[in-house]
Amino acid sequence: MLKYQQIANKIQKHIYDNELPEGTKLPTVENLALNFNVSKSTIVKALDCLVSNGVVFQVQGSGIFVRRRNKAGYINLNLTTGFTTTLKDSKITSKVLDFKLINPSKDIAQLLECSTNDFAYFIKRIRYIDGEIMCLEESYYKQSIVPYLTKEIVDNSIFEYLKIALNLNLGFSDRYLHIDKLDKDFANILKLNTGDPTLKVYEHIYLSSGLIFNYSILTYNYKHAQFYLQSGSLK
Amino acid sequence: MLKYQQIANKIQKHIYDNELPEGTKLPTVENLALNFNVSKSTIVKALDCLVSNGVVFQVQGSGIFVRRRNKAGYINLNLTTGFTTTLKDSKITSKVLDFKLINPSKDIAQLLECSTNDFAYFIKRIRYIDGEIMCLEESYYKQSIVPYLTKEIVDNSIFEYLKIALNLNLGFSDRYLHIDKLDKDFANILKLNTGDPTLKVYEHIYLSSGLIFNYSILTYNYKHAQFYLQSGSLK
DNA sequence: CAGTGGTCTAGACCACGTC
DNA sequence: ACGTGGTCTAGACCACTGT
Repeated sequence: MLKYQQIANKIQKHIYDNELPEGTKLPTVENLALNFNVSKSTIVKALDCLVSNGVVFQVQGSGIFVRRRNKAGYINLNLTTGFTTTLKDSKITSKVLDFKLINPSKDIAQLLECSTNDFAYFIKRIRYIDGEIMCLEESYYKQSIVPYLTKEIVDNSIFEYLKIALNLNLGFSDRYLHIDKLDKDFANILKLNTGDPTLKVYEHIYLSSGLIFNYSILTYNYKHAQFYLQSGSLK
Repeated sequence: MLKYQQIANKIQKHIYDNELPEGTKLPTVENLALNFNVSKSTIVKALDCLVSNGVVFQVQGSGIFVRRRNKAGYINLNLTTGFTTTLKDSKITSKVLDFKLINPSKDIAQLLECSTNDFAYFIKRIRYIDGEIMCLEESYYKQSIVPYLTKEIVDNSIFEYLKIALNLNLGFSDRYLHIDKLDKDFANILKLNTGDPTLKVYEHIYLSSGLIFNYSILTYNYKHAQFYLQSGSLK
């Protein structure tokens, strides 16, 4: 693994393992560079990761400080990681409702930037957070990129499978959020009432090569889905 | 202004002014460094900004490419700017409903990390997007940080005022999102019906020094508020 | 004025893609 | 094999904080 990622992980682990409170001052950049035996720039890059992940904040001329820890039970909407370890306070599980290989509809084909003659895996599953219904996920994977997929792979981590078995890396994502009322079918699945509020997230996920490989529609249960969103450096 | 910010702005302006389509290849890092007459590292930093703003994506060994432009009318939930110019496709206006200096309630005092004997400005206003009701904003500003505030300053940009008049810089933010049903009072203000869906955003904004200075509750009109969220480098 | 974070440079070397 | 983006270094200098 890269040096700056290793260092970012170690610093984060140190903060969380020791439960350092908000505002705790960390060693100076210079000292971190000495401690980890790397150049100043490598420390700066590691800290950039931690800043954009909301773990610390930096004050020029003053120091590096621990930022507030987020409330447990909230879903992180920031996906801009830059380093691997993400502590999970909540357990996510899922139940597959449908799994098939299809020809995409005209709309889906356009979103997946392919033809209606191409194939795509369609997966519909309920996702649970700490045992409670979090959302319904309807997901399309382009078969030209993910040639072989099973219910079992879906049940574990699709993204791990991509990385390890297919040697493909995630790149970036676009997400669109709408607030809406649930119709009867969705309400039934989420065990809510028709007309109840929901958040719909339309998610486009791209490989690091820039090719889109997944389009998903997430319909959240408003009683069990709450979110947080952090930003570093607003400038 | 900093070199890397200037360069990021110029590249972004070039892309948007010329309406370069998705996938357009930009010059290599080496050539950009030659063109702008700066070192490679400065270009890399400028590109980091553009990547985290969703303007371009980079493919190792291949090149730098323009990313899809976002749908107009959507509200950007990414606040992780890093550079100044943000093109606005939509016009935001507002109407102040209430403006006063108060002693914060126990809850608000705790959120603002101050005492109930301290003072805070309370501002309640409707925000419009392209003339339509976007949300109700209820905002608290700590007087110890913002000693003097008027309706006029609020009507323009509070953040510009902070920066120019008070020489204070924004630092970072925490936001919590809940989906909920509107109660009667909020429904009236937003010209919706009781029980209609809404997104509530609880926003904590900090100065670059790490002090909190603002807490806001945003109640969105589901008919006129849609959002997007981009991420660069998922890794 | 000392301490500390932020910017910028020039250059070496590595990792991935393309041909 | 070559082109291109990514990492890492050592060091100079700048900008802000706090004493």
